[in-house]
Amino acid sequence: MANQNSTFEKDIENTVHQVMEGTGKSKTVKVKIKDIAARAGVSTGTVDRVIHNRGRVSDKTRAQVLQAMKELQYKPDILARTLARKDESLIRALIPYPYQDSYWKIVRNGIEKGLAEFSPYRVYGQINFYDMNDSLHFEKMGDEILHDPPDVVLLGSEFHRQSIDLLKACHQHRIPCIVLNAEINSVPTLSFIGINSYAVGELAGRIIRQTRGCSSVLVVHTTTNIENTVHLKNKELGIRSALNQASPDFQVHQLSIGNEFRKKEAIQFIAHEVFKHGINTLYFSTSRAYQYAPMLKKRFPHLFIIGHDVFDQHVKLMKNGTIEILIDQSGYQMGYQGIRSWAHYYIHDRPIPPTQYLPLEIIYPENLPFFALNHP
Amino acid sequence: MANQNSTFEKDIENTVHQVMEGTGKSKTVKVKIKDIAARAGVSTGTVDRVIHNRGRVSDKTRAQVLQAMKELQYKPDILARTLARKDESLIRALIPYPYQDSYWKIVRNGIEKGLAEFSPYRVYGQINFYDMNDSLHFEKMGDEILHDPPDVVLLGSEFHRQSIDLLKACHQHRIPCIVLNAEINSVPTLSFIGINSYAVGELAGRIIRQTRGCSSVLVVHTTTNIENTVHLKNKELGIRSALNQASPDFQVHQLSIGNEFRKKEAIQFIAHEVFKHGINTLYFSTSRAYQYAPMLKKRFPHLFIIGHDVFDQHVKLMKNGTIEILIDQSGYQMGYQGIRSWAHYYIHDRPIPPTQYLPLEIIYPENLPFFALNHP
DNA sequence: TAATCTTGCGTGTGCGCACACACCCATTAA
DNA sequence: TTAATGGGTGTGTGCGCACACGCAAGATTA
Repeated sequence: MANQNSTFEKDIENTVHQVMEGTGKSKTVKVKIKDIAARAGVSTGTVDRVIHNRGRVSDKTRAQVLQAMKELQYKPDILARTLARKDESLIRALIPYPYQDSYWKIVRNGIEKGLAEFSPYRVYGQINFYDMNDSLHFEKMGDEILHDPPDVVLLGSEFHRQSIDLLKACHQHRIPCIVLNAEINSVPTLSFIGINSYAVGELAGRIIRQTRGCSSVLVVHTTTNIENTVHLKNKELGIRSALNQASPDFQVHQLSIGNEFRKKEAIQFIAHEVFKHGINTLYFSTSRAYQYAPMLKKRFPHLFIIGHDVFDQHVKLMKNGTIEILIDQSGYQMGYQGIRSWAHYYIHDRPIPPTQYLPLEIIYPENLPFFALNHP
Repeated sequence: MANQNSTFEKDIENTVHQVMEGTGKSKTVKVKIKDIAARAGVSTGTVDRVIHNRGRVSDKTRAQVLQAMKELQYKPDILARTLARKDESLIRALIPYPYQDSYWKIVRNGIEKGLAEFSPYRVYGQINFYDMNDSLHFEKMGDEILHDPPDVVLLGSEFHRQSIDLLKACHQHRIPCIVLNAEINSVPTLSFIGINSYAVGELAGRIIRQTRGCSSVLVVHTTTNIENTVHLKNKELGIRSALNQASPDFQVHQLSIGNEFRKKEAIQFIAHEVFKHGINTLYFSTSRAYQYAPMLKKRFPHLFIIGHDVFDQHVKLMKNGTIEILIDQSGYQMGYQGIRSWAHYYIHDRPIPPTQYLPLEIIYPENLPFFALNHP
């Protein structure tokens, strides 16, 4: 019956112990402010002052109240607290236009979901969009936020340099910022939420290594200025590290497709590279595989294509065999978690971790249907 | 700037529309019961009667109230509602002893997390455990639950036949049941939450196909009675379907290791099969790869080992290269979602979907660290 | 016709907390 | 001495809702 591996013996004991404890119902008696007041020999108003650090309380009284709270293990009733409180918290999010990139559409859904979930808790939000092909527009929207500052900014970062500028400005104005998508370490921020882009590259590399034997890989970035899109560059570094170091059998090439090209031109560029280097594996570092994969696969049926993120177009292309593997970057989770982090801070005083890496999900046709169910 | 694929034109318009709408804050004016009462020309007590279908209200008055609610788009304040309500909801979970299987330890964590999250909402729970190697003990614990029935039962199913019996009894006693882990269709239940076991098999098959070229696979079940553990049998069927149909290059063998064997004996059995059939790929259908993988890998270094679920032991074995791939079955999510489903039904009257398939996560060393962060 | 019961509805209280206000007492300044 | 300060504390109200109670009619029975 019991696990025979003696290494886990201690583990077993612990668990059994918890089992016995856990047999009781997980419900506990409510300790109210009144109880604390009585115990400390003061009024509820004084307890309130201690809890919220407002008004003046003598050191002696404060100590008594604190002691009573500790002894009775006081846990505030969040529902009652929220019902009674009069202030509120405003979040302003700044992300690219959802229609410019399906990825950001998903992120936005996550944000909306979070806002809906926490609005009963007096956490409200407003989502602003910027043109991800126009850094000036980003700067303009940033200024707008600075002129009507919220309690926290949720920044969906794409332009590296400009994002840093905005974060600096926020820092000066004492507006806390949560950064989504692309990690920025040169400016102090409240939190970063997103994937580890270098690790994504490594993961893609691992998959290619395991599934393709030797191969020649083309990394396609769909961005005008790859040097100002650091998270994409990192993915490339990751994939290079995973493949080059593994064996000389693997070759990695790179191509950036700026916005100045039309779709047809872009495909021509890619096709040219494929032909020139004998590419047999295509990795799109952004979520835009769906724009190029169909035509390329038709022209080069042997291509093994890896894309990012699960949404309608990619689901279709995976089902019909155009795309072999998708690596989802948890965009929905990213948006949701951004709101949630702040909300929990506001509601429960829960500290926000400075870095919140999200999972990297590998999607094949077989686990696709179960995955997609997760972000409606 | 805009997506040039005309197929998505409509999509774009919609999104832009939402963008403009979304510019406003996501906060709305609160409609209270008082407002409805005033509008319908009745008292708040009557509105209450209509909302909760209690007491008596004349058809005419009821219609007026309903109309007012509709016109004002009344949304109850969940916080105030929960604060004021006097009843509560009790969940009883019945799952295997956590120390018998790390998987169930994770599931239990998810349950505990759910209970902690929803206890402010007057949803309470009690977790009971059964011996997963002793179906009589399961029956005994089932009886205990029937003698002190909760509002809902959360059943972590392992013994197929005995689970059906318990569900039938619950059905007769009008106790709703949420089934975790192994899908059971022959008895009406409130909901099933878990993975699609056949799909897991197919997924494992796909991965083997793509990563191994031709190979000889051994499916190892760690259960005494494989015929009474239908979800494991289904995994095997899935993997057979994926591999046999694909090409004659793949061979699938099977081995069940009952509890009557000691660990050393069991490893002897597996080793014998490996030797006999020239096995080069090992797939463990349960979460017990960690018990056998280390010794087997030492003896047969060429073995490609696939296991299930992420927890301490497996993390270690993946990091040191003993296990190549893990497929996580979202056990934490399963437990959490079980509590959450019922809680949301109790709190928001949200209907519970009859089938809730969970995602299948493919874990390599590269995405392992980001995954593990998700269930503390 | 009075005594009950039924139907339909209004009123009041409290859930646990935040927050505004009023108050008292000891200093200090005028 | 009085007035003005300010530190320290208690009281009251309301957040939005559920639920118990109570009250007035009409319907039914004795």
